[in-house]
Amino acid sequence: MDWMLEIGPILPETRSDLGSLPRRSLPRGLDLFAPGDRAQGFPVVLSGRVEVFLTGPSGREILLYAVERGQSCIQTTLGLLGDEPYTGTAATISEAEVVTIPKALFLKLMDRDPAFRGFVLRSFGKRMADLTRLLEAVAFGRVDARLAGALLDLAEGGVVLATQSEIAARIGSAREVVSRKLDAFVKSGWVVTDRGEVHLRDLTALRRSAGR
Amino acid sequence: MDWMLEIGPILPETRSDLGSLPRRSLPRGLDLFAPGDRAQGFPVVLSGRVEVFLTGPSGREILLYAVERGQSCIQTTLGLLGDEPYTGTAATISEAEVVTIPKALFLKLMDRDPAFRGFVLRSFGKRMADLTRLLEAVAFGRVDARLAGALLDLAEGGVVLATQSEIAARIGSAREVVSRKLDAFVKSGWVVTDRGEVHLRDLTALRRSAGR
DNA sequence: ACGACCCGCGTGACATGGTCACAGACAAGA
DNA sequence: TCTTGTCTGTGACCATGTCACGCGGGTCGT
Repeated sequence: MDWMLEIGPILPETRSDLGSLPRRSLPRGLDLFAPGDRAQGFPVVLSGRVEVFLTGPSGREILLYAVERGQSCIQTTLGLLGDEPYTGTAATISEAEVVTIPKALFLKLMDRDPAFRGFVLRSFGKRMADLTRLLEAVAFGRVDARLAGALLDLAEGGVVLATQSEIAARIGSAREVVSRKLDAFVKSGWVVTDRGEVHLRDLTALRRSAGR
Repeated sequence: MDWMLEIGPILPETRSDLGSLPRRSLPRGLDLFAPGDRAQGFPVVLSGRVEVFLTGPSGREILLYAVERGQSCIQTTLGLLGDEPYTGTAATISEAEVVTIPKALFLKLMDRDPAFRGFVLRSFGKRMADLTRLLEAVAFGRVDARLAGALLDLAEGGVVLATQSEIAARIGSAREVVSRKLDAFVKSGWVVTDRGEVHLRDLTALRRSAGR
């Protein structure tokens, strides 16, 4: 269970530096960062899942991306390097363990360890690609597709445990719209709904609607 | 006229490596990259302006960001580090000079020169922040605000020289919508329009509409 | 058990924005 | 002048977001 393997073939010094950092255990549902916060370091998720949301003036939200084992919440790091303020909200959606690499150590590792550098750059690249894909879906795609995709992503054993509000936040839409689209999915026989849950009945149709 | 100053206090070796690279002069209106292209190197714009657009399936476009003197088209670089394919279209909108740092040299400089690393990371950070802002505007904002912002950005001496189609592409909307919104702006006395040009008459109102 | 309350959900009415179809106005050439 | 292509305006329709409201099922205190 060595999370550092996710980084790559790091130097022994890097390994020992990282090994001495404290691991923080976080409960589910904790807000890690709020808009305007200043990053104190470079956070890496060891276990569990952290989701980063963008919130609009009207209160509507949209999921930017999720951070899982061995990944870093890159956005937080923008504040370490430039002076971009933090614009999203990060929250644990399961119990999670996190290590925060302090700014000084982060910069030292960036100087010293090519594998660590590669890890950071790959993280940046992955997030940039995620954001671009999301932008494309929001700017040019239909709600149907995003909804179907979210259902597929959220399903565990063919069942999604989430309220319509939660689903709406995830896809950047409004609860009422989710209600109507879900109703259409039900009428098509693709899903069955109940209070707080959606049972998927036609994965093929959902995948087609999601465009994958 | 030393573009390397924009990078920061780079090492003498870096300076000489970069100085020996050929500068390419590009005419206005050239497509530098198309979706699916593989990046051959890390491009830096020395003069002029390069704009990166995202194109949707329906043909609608949206401006992701612009690259100007001393900045890098970071997105192209994702392909250098990970294996993300290129998703946007980059085009020169003025005459431009560009230097492309070959992959091997790029990696060498990343290893060797802290100032160069800082430059690359800041570029990433800036683009991430740009993309996040854009996503917020598209997901939660109104077309009015994006249109007003685009007019302010495009204006030179109080006049915007662009067709409605071009403006629409810039803000990720449709030409017809731009036509109607511009009409509303005219009726409000904020602008005066003519074929291919928009004359700004009330900057205060436009700034307020743009939210800045 | 009863009632007050919150929460998740459904729904109608309306405003905004994207799509389609089409027509008129203007500019550059043959 | 005539032709052709580009830019623009507009009506109709659909998709989506917003607002307002009601319904029903839980929970909690009395």
